[in-house]
Amino acid sequence: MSILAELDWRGLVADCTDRVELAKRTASGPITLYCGFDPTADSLHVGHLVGQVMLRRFQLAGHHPMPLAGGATGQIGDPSGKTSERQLLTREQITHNVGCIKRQLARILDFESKSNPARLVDNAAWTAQISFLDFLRDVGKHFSVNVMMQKESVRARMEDREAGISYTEFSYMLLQAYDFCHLRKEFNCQLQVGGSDQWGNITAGIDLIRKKLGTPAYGLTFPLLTKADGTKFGKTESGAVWLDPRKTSPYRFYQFFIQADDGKVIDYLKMLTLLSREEIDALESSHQANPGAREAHKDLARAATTLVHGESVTLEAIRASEILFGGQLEGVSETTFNEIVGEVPTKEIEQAKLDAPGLPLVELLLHSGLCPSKGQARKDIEGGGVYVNNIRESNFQRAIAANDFLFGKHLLLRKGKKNYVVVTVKG
RNA sequence: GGUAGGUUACCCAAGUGGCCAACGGGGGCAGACUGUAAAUCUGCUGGCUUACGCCUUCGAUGGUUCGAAUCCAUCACCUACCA
Repeated sequence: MSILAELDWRGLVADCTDRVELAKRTASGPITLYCGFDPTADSLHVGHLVGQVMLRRFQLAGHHPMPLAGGATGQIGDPSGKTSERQLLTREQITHNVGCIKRQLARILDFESKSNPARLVDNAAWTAQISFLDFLRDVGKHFSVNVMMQKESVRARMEDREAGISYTEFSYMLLQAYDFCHLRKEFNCQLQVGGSDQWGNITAGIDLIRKKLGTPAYGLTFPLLTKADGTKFGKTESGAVWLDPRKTSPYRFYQFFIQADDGKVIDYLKMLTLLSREEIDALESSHQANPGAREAHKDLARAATTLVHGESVTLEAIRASEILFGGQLEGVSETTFNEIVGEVPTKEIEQAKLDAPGLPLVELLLHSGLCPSKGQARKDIEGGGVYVNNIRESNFQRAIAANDFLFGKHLLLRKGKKNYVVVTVKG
């Protein structure tokens, strides 16, 4: 199966320039392609995973992938898909963020390959020192404002009189177009891939390449991941699902996929994992035959977590999940229990607080972060949503004392069906 | 610059002197049913309080009043029409 045919099957082609030519080009030999990631935060999140894995797919097919960190573009802010002007990040933040995401971009792909190693680039390298006048003369001259205003990202903001768009963000597409042009010239990079919101920026680059270099270049976009209700993928109430284990623990990351909607599991498997068509087809059948077994969910979560966090960490997350959701908590051994400590969110508490009357459960819920306020904690308890060591506790005046702790040091707090926190006694 | 209208809790949106912590919808959280899914039904959704209440909130600041989200003044921002 050709790379393009595979992408089609996976539902990863939202739009594509000159499909026929691109098919010929990819079939005739290795092509160099890039995908950009702007340092808008100190970590990438699951939404960025599609692009990263996309590069990996091309690499596995023998092509040359280049992940790009947007050290320059990140200073401007991409208006694509944004309904309002964004706050500029400080230079310190950008520098910090670029450092963080570069480490993440250095995963998943193979940088050691003899034949087609991945190469990490940063657009600050070629953009930072160019002067404003040079940029206007060399790049800006090739763009018609009339055309720029037709682009969805700009038009949407121009039509929204309340939001508007600054000159800074308006200029974003020129920078990205310049990147593509530069990479085309320096690395013979002929293809840019990105989310469907990047279409306008990508075609701007292709136009610039044609005008300045007189050579062809291609663009390919993939659909943005969505949830079943059409809202953004990877955003939970408590925030994004990050790739950085310090921001989203591997256990939570794994759980995020386990809890995916039935109707989306197969889509996610296709778009986010490197599982083969045969494997995914088999999972689709077993999922349809017996959705309650959630085989597809488990393989999805396992594959995605392994991709990001590695095999051994993933196995720990799976083990912790089995303990918490496998009904194995009755008479659990200390060794087994220790497997979930640190996997699920874990909070420490001082021994002294457990003296005498004990610590009100309400305060412990607040301390653990399970409840946002004491009043809410009380309501949750009264509503039957709180469990101490997996036993429902409906008395909101309940105090927690030292003898509530398993093995003398751990307490398992639970709110609702799937929110666990381990409280551990300190010293 | 002129005139008119607007600014309410996470979002939308009622409320135009006391019955307002503020209708309704969405979202979120919890319960029931399930499969750690979806749909559905129920409850909760400013903070503190072992509930009698107390405190903070309706763009900002002052004022009128026994009493203001509601009236007045000034300021800020937004929208529309006019210049």
